[in-house]
Parts: sequence; structure tokens; C-alpha cells
Amino acid sequence: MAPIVSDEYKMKKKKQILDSALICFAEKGYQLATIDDIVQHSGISKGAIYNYFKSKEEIYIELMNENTKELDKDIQEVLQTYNTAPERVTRLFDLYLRNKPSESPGKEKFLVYYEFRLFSMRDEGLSDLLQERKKHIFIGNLVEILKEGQENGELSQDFNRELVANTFWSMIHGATLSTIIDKDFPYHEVLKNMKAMFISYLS
Amino acid sequence: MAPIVSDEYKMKKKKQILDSALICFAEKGYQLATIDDIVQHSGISKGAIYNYFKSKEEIYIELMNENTKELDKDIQEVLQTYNTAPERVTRLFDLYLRNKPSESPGKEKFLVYYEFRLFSMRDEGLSDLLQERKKHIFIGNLVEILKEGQENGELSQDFNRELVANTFWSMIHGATLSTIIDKDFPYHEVLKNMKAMFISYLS
Amino acid sequence: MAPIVSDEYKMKKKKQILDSALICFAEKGYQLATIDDIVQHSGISKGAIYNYFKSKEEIYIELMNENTKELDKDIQEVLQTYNTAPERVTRLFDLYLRNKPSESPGKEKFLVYYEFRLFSMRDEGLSDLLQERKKHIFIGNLVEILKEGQENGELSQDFNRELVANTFWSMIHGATLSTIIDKDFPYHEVLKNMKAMFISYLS
Amino acid sequence: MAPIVSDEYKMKKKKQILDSALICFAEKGYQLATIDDIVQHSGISKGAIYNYFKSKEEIYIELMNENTKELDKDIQEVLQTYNTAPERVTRLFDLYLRNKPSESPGKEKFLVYYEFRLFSMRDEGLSDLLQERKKHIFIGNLVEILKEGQENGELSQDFNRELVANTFWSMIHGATLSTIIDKDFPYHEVLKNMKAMFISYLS
DNA sequence: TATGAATGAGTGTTCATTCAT
DNA sequence: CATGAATGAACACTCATTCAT
Repeated sequence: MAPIVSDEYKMKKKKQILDSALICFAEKGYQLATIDDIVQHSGISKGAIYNYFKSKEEIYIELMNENTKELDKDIQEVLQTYNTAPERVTRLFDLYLRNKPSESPGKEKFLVYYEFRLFSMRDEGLSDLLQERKKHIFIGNLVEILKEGQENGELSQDFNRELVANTFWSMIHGATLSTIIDKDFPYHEVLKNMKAMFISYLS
Repeated sequence: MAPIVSDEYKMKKKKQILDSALICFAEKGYQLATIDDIVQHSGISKGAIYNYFKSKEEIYIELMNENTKELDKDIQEVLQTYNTAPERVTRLFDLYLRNKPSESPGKEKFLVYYEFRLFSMRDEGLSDLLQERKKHIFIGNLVEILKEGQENGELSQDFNRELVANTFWSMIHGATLSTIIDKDFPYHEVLKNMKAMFISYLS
Repeated sequence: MAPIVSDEYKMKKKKQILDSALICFAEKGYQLATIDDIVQHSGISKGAIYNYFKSKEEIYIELMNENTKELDKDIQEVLQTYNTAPERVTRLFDLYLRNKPSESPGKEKFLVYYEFRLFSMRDEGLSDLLQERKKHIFIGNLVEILKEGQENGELSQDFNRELVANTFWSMIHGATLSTIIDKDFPYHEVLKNMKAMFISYLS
Repeated sequence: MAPIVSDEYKMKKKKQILDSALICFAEKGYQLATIDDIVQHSGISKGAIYNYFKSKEEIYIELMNENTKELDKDIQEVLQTYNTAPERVTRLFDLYLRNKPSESPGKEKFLVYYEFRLFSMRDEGLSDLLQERKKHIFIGNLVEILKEGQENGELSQDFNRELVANTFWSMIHGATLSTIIDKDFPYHEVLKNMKAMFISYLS
């Protein structure tokens, strides 16, 4: 039976809901934001929302999946655009210098994202999934960059790649989180500082 | 009216409630943990809990205040025990190498703490208070250390102290958060890495 | 406007819906079965269903009407095939010995039927209609049989025909209901027992 | 810790809720009766109801358990008060001649009861429990009566006791159900008729 | 006619908070 | 001070019905 609306229409509708949900979750937090908030904000009826998502939690999770996909895309782009390891690491930092968790809408996005990450800790399946994903997208890619860098002599041979990759991402997390919770946090300067420290450490 | 029970008794009772609350909040998260959970876990009646705290949120906030106080005490201890800037910074790192957010009950404590920090973002008063407190306890103390270090030549003159202090704390946040959300995160190694990077940067 | 599709087509479609509805109502009960269940089971779209029936309740009622019609047909057949009163009563029992509410799909049919009968009690109009129908189809026919039987001396003169007819049907109801609610109920034996009791009582 | 209200108080409250629930279920049926209906009818708040019962279904089931208990008590009383088998069987019929499903509140009770019995068919555990209970309370007791009656020569040796017991109860069901669904059904006369048939069959 | 997306009133259930005992 | 029964606003989710295409 032919669908009465196009897939494109459905995607658009889903995106509409996700966009509104993000704003609502950012404003009140996932638990305190209600489906009615999303209804109000999106102008889409409650029933319609439940046609696209089977629960509030599914909206949350799908929202976060989108987020991860975007981030992954950004990272891939860096890998494809730049060739040397130092350049690539530099650009990864720049990704975050550009993303600006210090102002809307980046701030809200990150706030919701970190809340989600902590929230997900109580669901073993979810938490394992996210950990695995992180291991591939975040750590894996960076390890690969570092490996190539070490192999072709761009980088020092002295460091443990896994460790350094983990260090990189935890610095990013730290700078981002600090920005979210402290509106006076000098995000750019700190990140530049970290970038300098990190790059110098690699060489 | 003279108090019928001693202040000590009251403090003990409050502590009991806070301890149970921490465990409940860790297990389910603040929103999902119920007063009844705390009742069950603490063995203290619902009415009694409301004699000591005027709302669930107050329990949350007071719990976090306790946390901050403890941390402050730890920091003060470092300052009083050690004299040189490099030593002091080293010991601040060690504080976290000791605290171990990688295993219970430290993990739960940090989980609840970070959730609280994000939660607090929606209450301007609360968020300002915490920011201010942070500025004093975390940034202020460290800036003081760095200043002394620069003045007596222990540290390089090249850096902006505020910035470096912020960098320090955001690295700590990053490592801690990473540990909470990733059970395979090599917390100690990363922290040692950061410590090395950081100390070398200061000199 | 001339009908675009044949009446036969419409009847076939209606029957399809009713058949699916019966299965869905049997499975979950009228209230818990949803239109979507019927859609899923029948493969007919929601809109189409509402083209044939104006509400879920109408499906229910029409389904029961079908049921009554079938039963009526069965009874008429007995009346036309057999001539003496004892034979006819015997065959009425046999109708139920054959119908087997002890196994699918008879069981489901009876389950839905009795639920419907109880459900209908809250709608005075519906309940009156069904009562009237019963009085004619069930009681009326049997009274007629008994009357003829008494008049031509096949049966005892001693009994009140209305009463006996009511007794007959309530025994049938009892046996059927017992079978539905008790999977170990010895339906056939009980019914034979009743038949014996009843026939002997009539003579 | 001493309870703040007596057990008696709690029982009274529970009974209040059950009484109101019975009336609401009778009026609209279990599915259509809402908790708010019960709130309105009982004057007990929604929260309070959920302090006594954990779900609407639990109210339903407990209501039916009460019903069964009462019936069991009635049966036991017959057994203890009367000694001979014919007398006992007579009195079991009388129980139902007295119970009057033809008028309120007996009618409502039976309506709800039969709806429950049919409803319960979709829950295997529940349905098995009820079947088992029936086997003991209803069939078991009657079989015992019949056995004693046969052994001391009060009753005919010719019949299968289990079968007869099942026949008895299905006649009762039939008469009761007929009364519920047909307001003109001559309940008393039919039951007396059945009693006569049944007793004569036993001798 | 057929389709299935949209609607929104309605439901069972939860839970922070209160307060009589 | 302690207790836990009572309260009721709030919420996620459902589903019969409608209607634009």
C-alpha cells in the first residue's frame, strides 16, 4: 500500500519534534520537560508525536543519536580534509573552538547531552552501547591519527596512543562541561591552552 | 522553647538522611529517587525527614554543600601541609588520584555531583551561588598558589594564572566525568598524563 | 449516484471486518481490542473500516446480530427437519452438543457473545432489544414446540410451558458458560445429563 | 514502630473502597469505570485508594475474592447446619433462591462477578487459580455431600458424582446469568423447577 | 472508496508535601 | 519530635474517530 505521505515529509516531522524536544529538554531537563511542553513548542499534537516516537525516552535517545552522528560526521570531515597528524589534531580542537558550548544553541545541546550521558549510566544496555560507540568514533579515530603520525615520524614515539586519545577527549569534556556550568569560564582560552599543551606533548 | 533533643542528635539524624539520600540519588538519579526511597533506605519516617528538610530539593542542595565543604577541607589541607607551588599542584592532582571516581562509592558521589551541577543550571540563584563558590574555593585558591609560585620564581612567569587555574579544574572535571561515563576509562593514567603535561607547562 | 462497487463486494468486505473483529474481541475482549488490532488482523485500513461501520460499538453489535441470525437459522432448521416435540427438543440439545463451546473457535464465539450480553445490560435500548429478540427466537419457538407436544399428547400436561422453555435455555447457558470458564468442565456429559433430566421431566 | 491507625480502621477503609468499586463496576463495567468514579463515589482520594490497592485490577480481583469467600462461608454454613444429603442439596438451592440476582444489590454483584469470570479468561494464571478454587469450593464440597448421600443410601447409586456436581453448578450459573440478562426471567420458578428436577434425579 | 496521519480528551498511576494523632 | 495516611496536581501514554489527499 502506497504511503500517503512521503518519507521526506515524515523525516521533516520527526526533525521538528526532535528540535522542539531539544529546546524543551534544555530548558527544564529531560525529566521535568513534559510531552505537553513539546506539544506546545512544536505545535504538533500529542498523538502525532506518539506516531513518530514510541515514548519520551525514545525521543531522548534518538536526539542523542542524531547528536553523535553529527559529531561523527564532523570528525570524518576533519580526517578527510587534512592529512598530517598535527594538523588533524589541531583541527579536532578547532572543531570544538567552533562549536562554542558557551552560547546558544550549542550550550543547550551540550547541557542536554551531558545530562543524557549521566542519565544513561543507570541503564546498562544503553550505557554499554554508548561506551562502545565512543570507543569507536572518538578513541578509535584519534588512535588511528596518532598511529599514522608516529609511524611517519610526525609525532613523538614516546606516548601510549590509547592513553593520549583518552586524555584528549577528557580535556574536551572538561572544557565543555566547565563552560556549561560556569558562564564566566574562558572556554576559548582554556581550549587553546590545552591545545598548546597537547600538541607540544605529542611532539 | 528549649530544644527537647540535643543539637548533636539532630545533626546525626540529618547526616543519616543525607547519607541515604546520596545512595538513593546515585541509584536512580535525583528526579527518579523518591522520598519513599529515602524513607525505606534510612528507616526514618517521611514526616521526620520533613522535620529536618523542607523539601526534596533542599536535601539535594544540602548534600552538595556537604560535598563542597569536604572538598574545600581537602584543598585547605593540601595548602597547609605543603609549601611550594609545584608540590601543592602535585598534591591537588593526588587528591583526585586518591578520590577514585572509578569505583564505589566515589563514583556515585561524583555522578550525583555532576548531575546536580547540570540540574542547578536551571535555577539562576543556585547556579550563581555555585559559580561564585567555585570561583573562590577552586579558582581563588589555585590562583593564589600560582601567584606565590610565580613571585618566588618556582613557576614560569609566562602564563595567565586565572586561565591556568581554569585549565586545571577543567582537566580534573574531564577526567572525572570520563571515568563516570566510561567504565574502561584509564583514569589514573590519564590523570598522571595531565599532571605531567600541566606541571611541565607551568615550569 | 450509482454505487461504484457491487453490494456483494461490500458484503464481503464487511464480513472480513466482522471476522477479524470477532478474533480480536475474543483475544482481548471488546474494550481492550483496538481498531488498530482489527486493522492489523484484517489488513483493511482504518478509514475503510469506518466506511463500513460508524463506530467500534456498531461492529460489536452487528457481530452479535450475525451470531443471533445463525443461531436462529439453526433453530429453524431443527423445527423444519423434525416433527415431534421430544425429537425437536432432543435436536435442540444436539445443536449445542455439536456447537462445542469447549474448543476453538466456538469457545471464542461464546466468550465474546456472553461478554456482549453483559455489556449490553448498560444500554437500556440495546438490552431491551436483545431481550425481546430472545423472547421470540428462543422462548417463543420452544413454547410453540411444547404446546404442540402437549396438545397431541406427546408431552405431559403438567408443566408451565414458558417456565420450562426458560429452564431449557438457562440450562444451555449454564453449560456453555461453565465450559468457557472451566477448561476441565465435562460439557458433553453435563449436557447429556441435562437432556436426560429435561426430557424425562417433560414426559 | 507502632501503626498510627488500627488494623480495623484499615479494613474499614478497604471495605469502603471495595463497596464503592462494586457499585461503579456494576454501573459501567470494569473497563469503563474509572478510578475517579470510585473516588467520587467513595469520597476517598485517589492517592488514598492507591495506598490500599496497587492497581485498579487489584481492586477488581480483591472484590471477587471477597465474593468467593462469602459464598464459601454460606456453603460451609449449609454443610454445618444440615446433615442429610437431600436436605443439604435443597439448602444449596435455597441459598440461591435467597440471594436473588433478580434485584439490587445481588444483581449488580452477579453482573460484575460474571464479567470478571469472563475477563479473567485472558489471564492464564488468574484463570487457573479461579478454576482450582472452583474445583475445591464448589465441586469438592458437593461431591462430598453426594458421596455421603450415596454411602448411606439417601441417594441413588446410579450417578457419577463429579458430573452431577458440575451439572448442579452449571444450572445455578444458567439461572443466575439468565436473570441478569433478562429482567423478566422467572428466576425463582426456574430455580424451583431445577431443584425439583435435580432432587428427583438424585433419588 | 481507500488511506493512515492527526487529534485531544481521557486514563491509570505517581509522588512531594501536609497534618492529625 | 515521630508517624504514615491522606491529598491531588501532574504526567506519560492510548485510542476512537476524523479528514485531507
